[in-house]
Amino acid sequence: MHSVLDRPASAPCATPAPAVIPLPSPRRTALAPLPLSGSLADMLRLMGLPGDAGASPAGPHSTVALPVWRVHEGAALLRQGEPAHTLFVVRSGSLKSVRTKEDGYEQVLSFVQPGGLLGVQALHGGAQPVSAVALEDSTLFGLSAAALPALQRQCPVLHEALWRSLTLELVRTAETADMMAAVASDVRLARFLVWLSRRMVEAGQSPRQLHLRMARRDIASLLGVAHETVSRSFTLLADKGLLRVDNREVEILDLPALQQRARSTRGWPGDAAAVSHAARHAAPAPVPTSWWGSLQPAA
Amino acid sequence: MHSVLDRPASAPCATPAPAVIPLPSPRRTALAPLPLSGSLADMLRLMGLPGDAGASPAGPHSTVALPVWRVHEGAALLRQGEPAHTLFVVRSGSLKSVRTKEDGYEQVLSFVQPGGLLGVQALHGGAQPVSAVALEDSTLFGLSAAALPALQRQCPVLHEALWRSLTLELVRTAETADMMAAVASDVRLARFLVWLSRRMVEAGQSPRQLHLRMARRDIASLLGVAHETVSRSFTLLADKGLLRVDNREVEILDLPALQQRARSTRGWPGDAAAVSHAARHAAPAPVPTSWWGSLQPAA
DNA sequence: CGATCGTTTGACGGTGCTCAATCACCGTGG
DNA sequence: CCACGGTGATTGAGCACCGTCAAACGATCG
Repeated sequence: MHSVLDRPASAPCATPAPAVIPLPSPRRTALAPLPLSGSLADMLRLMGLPGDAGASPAGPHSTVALPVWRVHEGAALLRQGEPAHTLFVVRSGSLKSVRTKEDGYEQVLSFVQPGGLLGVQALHGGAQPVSAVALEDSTLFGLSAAALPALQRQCPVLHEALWRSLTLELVRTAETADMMAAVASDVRLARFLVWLSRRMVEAGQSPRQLHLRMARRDIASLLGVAHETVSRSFTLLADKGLLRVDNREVEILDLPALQQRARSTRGWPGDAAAVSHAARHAAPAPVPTSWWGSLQPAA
Repeated sequence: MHSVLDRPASAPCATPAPAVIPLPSPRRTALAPLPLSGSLADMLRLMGLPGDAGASPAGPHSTVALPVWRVHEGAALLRQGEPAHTLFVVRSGSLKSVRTKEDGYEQVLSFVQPGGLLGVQALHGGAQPVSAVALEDSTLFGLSAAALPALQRQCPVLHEALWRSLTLELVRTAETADMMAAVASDVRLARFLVWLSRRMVEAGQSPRQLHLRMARRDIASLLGVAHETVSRSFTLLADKGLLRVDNREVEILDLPALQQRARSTRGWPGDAAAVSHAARHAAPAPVPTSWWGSLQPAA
């Protein structure tokens, strides 16, 4: 199985690529397909099987083997501008998805953890819109775009899982926007930490003990603030007794309070959009189950 | 034309819901299924057909009829928290996707234009993570989640198109992040306008004449600034001769200069992630293309 | 033990948020 | 017809927050 895909001539990512974007010489690409493979069933489990999938647990597909890739810390799995031909599902570790501007500024778009998708662009070809860099040594399942259609026909469960993951990814997008949208810098950080905490419980670990895999700069970029500000916000939250911070080791001491802080927004309800004047005065709803002033009562 | 769809009697946001959930009294919903239907082929064209689809242009599926929905300006197509059962493709008009916080603050996540997807959550059930409000009278194709699997099997081209749109949506996410990430407020606005301009050419219209469909507050929310700041940024760009602004009528006078302004980032390349100290000093590159320190050369 | 990089803290200045007033633009009703 | 209230857009004044610059400390690794 693995023998087939060992060293596919040149590393998929290493292909110098007729760069559309001036991406620089990758000095040493620490990316390699492992002489390992994982089962499809393992991957589906990571992706969170659709509910009805339990009905066919030991289908013939569960024994299908998939190539497993490894990236070392700091290495790029995907490079912005290079052609996309493989869809990845994170198996272990974590990566950051970054976008490089023309002037070299790097915007971190998201942190991706086990079960997360990378390289979705492969699904309909074209150049990678973003780069992906490993925050730690990580492994990923690789699904060749060319082989994908056949695989999906052959195994409907995979199709379901991919579909689900894709939409889930879209939903998570909103979370990222939430973090960047907060005004006060400590609120942004609080949201980030709450987000991380949630991901911890999803992974079956303690929601209070956080092991930050990324640098302050990365967090700063994601949140849209200066990295010094991230530091200051850390100490501020620590001073308030919500956290205990030791470099990249963070312990959440008061999760409810942290969540409370994360919830706070600058503006008034009226500041955002579409809140009608009448609603501001009349609506008593404490949990503003959305309503919108509906127009066009008559035509 | 409008005569056909005036007063569609009762609300349809309610229709599809055969008493599944107690709808929070939609006072008057200006949302209705049209007594019209569009062809599947029309929708696929809007979504940007996959390249290989041209091979089967006049397949049997091109005659399939789809229900068309209409939302009036200010009305909610989707409501955060309600069950998702329909996937929408914008046919005409435009909508905003918003997220309502517990305290009533509304975060605008994106503006959706013809060809765009709404209600993707319907693909795997659950509650709507976001609301969608029409910025103007709009029409949409509606794809029932229940019927979707069969439809896709029956018509592979639709499957392709959906897949493509989904990943495209994911890519556009990055654009939104870019806009919110810029530091200087006028840069954010410049990016937003450039983004809008690009969408105009995609729609086959002039890239310079912009008809803003959204309020300043909506823009402000999307960009993560106060709405007064949006106003100030508008006048600032106008004073510099890049724009001519008259309320929601914007004319781009100097597109290159606007793009230039949109490109500028606050910090120096060194501020973001992964740019090493050495790069700050040694790299003469005006376009300091990124690289990543690769670790773990050998395994 | 000395490099290098990441993190923290300080001081200062500027940007943008808050509060508030003004103007323009509706649709309604006197 | 023009007041009238309601809303959106623009502009101003004041001040807090945060970005910039700078330095010190800490960690990791050769």
